[in-house]
Amino acid sequence: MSSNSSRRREITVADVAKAAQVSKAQAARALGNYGAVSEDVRGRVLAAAEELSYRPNELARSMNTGKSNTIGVVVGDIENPHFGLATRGITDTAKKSGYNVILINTDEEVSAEIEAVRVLLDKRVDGLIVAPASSVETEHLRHVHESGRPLVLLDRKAEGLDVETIAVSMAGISFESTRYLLQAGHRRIAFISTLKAETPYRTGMVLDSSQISERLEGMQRAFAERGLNFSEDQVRLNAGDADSIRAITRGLLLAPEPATAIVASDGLIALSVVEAIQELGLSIPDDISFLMYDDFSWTRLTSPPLTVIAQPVYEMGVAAAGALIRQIEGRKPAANVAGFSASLIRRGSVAMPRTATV
Amino acid sequence: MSSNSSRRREITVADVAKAAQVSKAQAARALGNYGAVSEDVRGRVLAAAEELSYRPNELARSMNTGKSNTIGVVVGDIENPHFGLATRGITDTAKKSGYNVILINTDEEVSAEIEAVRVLLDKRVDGLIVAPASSVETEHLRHVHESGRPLVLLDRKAEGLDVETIAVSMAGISFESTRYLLQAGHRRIAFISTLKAETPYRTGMVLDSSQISERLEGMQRAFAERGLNFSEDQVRLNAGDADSIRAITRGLLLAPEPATAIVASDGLIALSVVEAIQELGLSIPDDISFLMYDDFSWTRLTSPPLTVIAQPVYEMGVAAAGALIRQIEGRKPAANVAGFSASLIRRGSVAMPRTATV
DNA sequence: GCTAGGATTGAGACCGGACTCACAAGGGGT
DNA sequence: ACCCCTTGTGAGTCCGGTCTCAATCCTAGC
Repeated sequence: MSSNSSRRREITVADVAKAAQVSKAQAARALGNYGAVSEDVRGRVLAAAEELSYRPNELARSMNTGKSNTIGVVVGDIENPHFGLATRGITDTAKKSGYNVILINTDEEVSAEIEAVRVLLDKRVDGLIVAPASSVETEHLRHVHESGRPLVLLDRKAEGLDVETIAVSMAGISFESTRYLLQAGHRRIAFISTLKAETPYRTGMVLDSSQISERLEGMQRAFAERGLNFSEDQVRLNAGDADSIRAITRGLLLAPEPATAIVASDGLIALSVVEAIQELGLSIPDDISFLMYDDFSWTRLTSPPLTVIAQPVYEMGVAAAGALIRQIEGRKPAANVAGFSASLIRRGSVAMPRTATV
Repeated sequence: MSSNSSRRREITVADVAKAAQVSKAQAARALGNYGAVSEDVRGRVLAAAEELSYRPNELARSMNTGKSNTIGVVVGDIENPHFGLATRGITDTAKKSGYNVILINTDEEVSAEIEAVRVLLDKRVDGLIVAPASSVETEHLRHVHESGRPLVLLDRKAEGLDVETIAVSMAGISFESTRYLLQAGHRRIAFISTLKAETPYRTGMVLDSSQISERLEGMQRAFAERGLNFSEDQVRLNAGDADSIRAITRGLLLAPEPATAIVASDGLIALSVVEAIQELGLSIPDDISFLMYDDFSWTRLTSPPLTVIAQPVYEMGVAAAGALIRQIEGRKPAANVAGFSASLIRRGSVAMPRTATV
């Protein structure tokens, strides 16, 4: 019977209509479940559809409903567990509301991000979630927003862009954790980030990432609170790949006045930093204290377990998708999203420096 | 000038044509870069398009070219770094050839997988990459294949389905690593897997995952080689979440005759197993030897670093996408894909058991 | 028995591009 | 000067659905 299904041209409403001996319009109504259709016709159409194993062409449907039930997600790197987890939160939420997700990686390149946004817009996604590679170059995002396409930012703010943004406010937690390190007696506290920059860090420098700016601001505030000088040369940017991170770590630890504590800006950096420390034969926390952003499971397995700044990454993904879908469906922007906050989880990787000056 | 762009209805070729004072057909030719168009017309059209900031509607384009330049990827869980990395390989490769990726998570549920495949087919993706939740329930995959849509399987084979499959052959490496454990003197070697099963494992049982079947087969072969009995009760399935993994681990180690070595079937399991071992106050490898599948960076950071079975996950993602795109574009199926193979990386987590019987 | 009004139904427009076809204009060959 | 062929161009169809609109049924109300 149904052996001659598939193969070559796909089955369309017209085929089903013919088989059920009704007009295309009626078949479409029965299949699409709209308009008025008699029981008799509905039955014949559905039977014919079943028999021919008809499947609607979502492309065609999207085309004249103007809805694709697809959202675009643009992140820096899914390989990074931070984004992996956030993406999971997004896809879970999207699926619940009947949306699919097109995922694009940018490798934190603004040019790739611009291209990604363009492609997604061309595909007529219903909305976009973007973790902006830059908080400064945001023309393309402004363009999306102004064109009326729903847009939600994740993780980082975009300068002067009035767009719903799901991110942890970093200044506070950075202040708190720096204060914690200072209290333990640390003075040379290094901060390592992937952020690309042409020149070494200097206070007041405009950074591409609102996250990093806030973190550094928090650190500076903590130093200031104690009347201490924050040394800019302990801030190391451009920690792009494992090799450069290793080099940076070695530089920090083999200097005449070595850092006594290192703060890793994300899980990928942390991995390489800890590895480099081990290679140097140094011990955490006896020789060097260590603190990192993001609480991944493996941080509990090292000896000692690592002190981390935990962010509700999954929940943020959920919130981002929720906010976006709300915008898409034109509902009001959720009463109170109650900003997300990070927390310092003290495990064993921070101790007093050898040359304590408490 | 261009202030009245966007807002409401999108700009179409017709609009551009009108602005450039040419026919829709000519405008389409100029924009689509096909057919014959005079320099004069081309210039006017492109200028008008620029002015109106025209963007083609990919949906419409896909509709009558029959190509969406999109591939569907169906995996068990992106949050699992194994899939995260594979996905990265897929998206990187897809992007290079101009394809986008729609990602769907199944949580290893066959029903979700069936639904995912249906949705992607409805969206008329150009091809599918699926990491099948089950090697047995594969009707939906057979259906995809028979309908002529390009399909590539990742990680796991599908029983009796003649579809290009990118996976590591597990029997060999499992045999090798089990032999390694046996040589070290282990006899009670536990194997923990996420795989769902109604009943406890028994030899010969039909398993849902070709990967796990092969691994167990390899283990049994190694035991047989020495004339030893492989005890089925050391195989623990249903290690779905952290709690059950912890329970399983405790059960294994607190038994009257505790396991002397544990093999974790993936990185997520490994995390919880190691944690449970630490909780019990036991030490690796003095009290219990440990071996795991997948070589993640963090496995080098524990003390001791963990012995792992490394799989070229990223490369497999690249290969899967490459194979799929080759199929889509109707080129021949790549000379020799030379099966991928895993390798045992001996670090420090395997030692002789306390009660060595070498 | 006749008719108003809601339920059904079919024809065809439309979404936004790609592409076919018929035709006009310009150039080269002889 | 005439014919053939190569561009260049516009009208219109098609892809596979959704949706409008007018025509046709059917049945209750009088």
